[in-house]
Amino acid sequence: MNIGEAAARSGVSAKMIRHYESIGLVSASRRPNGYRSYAPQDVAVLRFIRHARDLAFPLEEIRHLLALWRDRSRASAEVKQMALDHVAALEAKAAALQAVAESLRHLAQHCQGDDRPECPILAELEGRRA
Amino acid sequence: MNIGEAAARSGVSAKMIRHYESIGLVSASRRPNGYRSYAPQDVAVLRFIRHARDLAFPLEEIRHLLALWRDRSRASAEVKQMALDHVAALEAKAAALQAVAESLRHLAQHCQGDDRPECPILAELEGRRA
DNA sequence: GCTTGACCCTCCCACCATGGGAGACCCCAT
DNA sequence: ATGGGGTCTCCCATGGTGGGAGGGTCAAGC
Repeated sequence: MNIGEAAARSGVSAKMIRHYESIGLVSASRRPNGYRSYAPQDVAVLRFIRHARDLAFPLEEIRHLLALWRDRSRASAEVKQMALDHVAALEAKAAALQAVAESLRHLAQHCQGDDRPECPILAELEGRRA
Repeated sequence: MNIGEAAARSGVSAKMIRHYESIGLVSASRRPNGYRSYAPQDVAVLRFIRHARDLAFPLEEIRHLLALWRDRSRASAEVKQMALDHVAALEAKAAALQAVAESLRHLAQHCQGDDRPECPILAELEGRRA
C-alpha cells in the first residue's frame, strides 16, 4: 500500500511517516516509480510508534522500545524499567506545572480584579515581594 | 551597563536578552561602538520578564502583561483574568501529563519485570488490547 | 605601543515533534 | 488528453533556549 493508506491505517500522518523514516525509525521499500510501499507489518510498526507517542514516549525511547519489541528474547525487566523511568519523568513534569499553577493561583487570589489598577500579580512580577 | 551586567542583574541570559529584543519584547539603546546599553529600568523590565517566565507565561502573554504593567491606569481585572486563564492552561497540561503517567503506571504494574520476554507493555503498544 | 583576555557583535545551527506549503511528478478514470 | 488526487522532495514555522564560529572593542599590564 502507499503512504496515504498506511497513514490512515496507522493513525500516523504521512508527513510524520516520512519524518520517522528520515531519522531511521522506520523504513520503507520503494516502488519503481519512487513511491514508498508499506506491508501490513510496517503498519503494525507505525501503530506501535503511535501508541508509544500517545504515552508521550520521546522518539529516542521509542527507538529503544522498538528494538526491544523486535527482540523476542528481551527481558521484560528492561521494558518495565523504561516505562517506570518515563512515568517518573512525566510525573515530575506534571508536578512542576502544578506547582507553578498553584503559586500563580495564590497570587491571583490576592488580586481584587476590579477596575482599579492595584494588582499584586504585577507587583510580584515586578519584584517587590508584595 | 553592558549586556553582560544586565544579564547578571536580571537573571536573563545575554543570549535571551538579544532574542527578546529581536522579537520586540524589550529594547536597548546603543553605544557608539555598537554595544547595547542598559539602564536600571531596563533591568527591571528584564526581571519582570524572568519572573513571568518562572510562572511559565508564554512570551506573547508576557508582552501583554508588560503593556498592562506600563499602563498605570489598567484595571487589575484584566491581569487577574490572564493569570487565571494561564492557571487553567497549566493545570490542564499537568492533568494531561498525570493521566498519561497513570495509564502507563497501570500498564507497568502488570509487567513482571523479570528475565522472561512476556511484557504487557509491549503488547499494549503493539495494539493487542492486553 | 603591543599583547592578552574578557567582553561584545551578528549569524547560523540544534533541540523536539509536528504541520504547512511550493513545485514537480505519477497514475487512473473519464 | 485532461483533470484530480496522490506522491515526491525541500524549505519554513512553531517555542524557548543554548552553542558556537568569526570578528570587533576595550582596558590592563608590560
